[in-house]
Amino acid sequence: MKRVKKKLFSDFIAQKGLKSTRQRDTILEFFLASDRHMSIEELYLKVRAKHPNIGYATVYRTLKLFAEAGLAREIQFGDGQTRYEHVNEGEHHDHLVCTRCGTIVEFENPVIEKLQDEVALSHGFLIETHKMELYGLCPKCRK
Amino acid sequence: MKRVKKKLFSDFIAQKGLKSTRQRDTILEFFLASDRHMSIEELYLKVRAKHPNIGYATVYRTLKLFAEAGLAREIQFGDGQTRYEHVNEGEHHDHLVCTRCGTIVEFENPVIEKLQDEVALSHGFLIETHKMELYGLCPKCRK
DNA sequence: TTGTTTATGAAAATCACTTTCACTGACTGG
DNA sequence: CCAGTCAGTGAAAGTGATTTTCATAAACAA
Repeated sequence: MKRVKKKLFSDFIAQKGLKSTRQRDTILEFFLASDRHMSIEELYLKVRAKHPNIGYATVYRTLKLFAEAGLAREIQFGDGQTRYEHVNEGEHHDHLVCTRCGTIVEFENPVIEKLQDEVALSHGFLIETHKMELYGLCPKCRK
Repeated sequence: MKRVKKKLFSDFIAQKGLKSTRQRDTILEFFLASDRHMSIEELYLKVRAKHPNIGYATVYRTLKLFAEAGLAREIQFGDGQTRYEHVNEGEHHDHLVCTRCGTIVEFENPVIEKLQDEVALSHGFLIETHKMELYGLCPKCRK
């Protein structure tokens, strides 16, 4: 899986006429090894722990690049932090977010997706993407 | 409808021991007369056109108050602007957002809501709220 | 290896709020 | 009705999270 993503990124870099740099490789490494929902800050801190010379701006710019390359996606959970999640070929999922502890659980539901398409169509919209988040208490926090 | 909302707000004000001011009345007036999805900036500009002496901070604080009073709700469409929409008694709806022109259409779908609850339950979550936005092209922009 | 062009890091600038603070203006008790 | 009290207001300063700038460094082509 990591191999595939790395290939995807180096192809993107090449095809765009960009340069392959040590920093980008490092950041990709850390991104691939990370949780599925990292804020820029979180990834930056992880990277900096091993590579104190890599700056925040570079992490920020590189994450944007990952999104452009199609191996990451920006998400907002309304807490004022932009997060990036991993994108896997043809996969889409939504989120359950615990309002107390911040735990994020992913889920997929084809039936809902289908209904979404129907709703959109009935309003004449052609859907490109969607976002669905359910906020509440996770099992632990319910106690 | 406006009468009801105004009553709601004045009751809230009274019950909280807050004060009724000319500014709050003015801002409520403009909010009630507005589109259903206004950013603070947009409402501020509309208000300022008629009342140049009302400041941004007051609009900002008053909108928060409307949310607390239950007649407005904060929404985020990921464009970095906080918007406020009107809240009507017992109503919940989701949004279709045009990625080209920004048009926002509201919709309700009880079947999806039910499925959301089921999904949440199957993960042990107790849902408080949810957010669902479908992004794509509106009928006009499809042409 | 050099030249050209993109990338990087540190710092400054933005953006969209949020808070502060000195001054106003609502309401309350007389 | 009138002063005192305390919440409300506006302008400006402060915040937090990016986002951009700019001088320097590092790729990669020739």
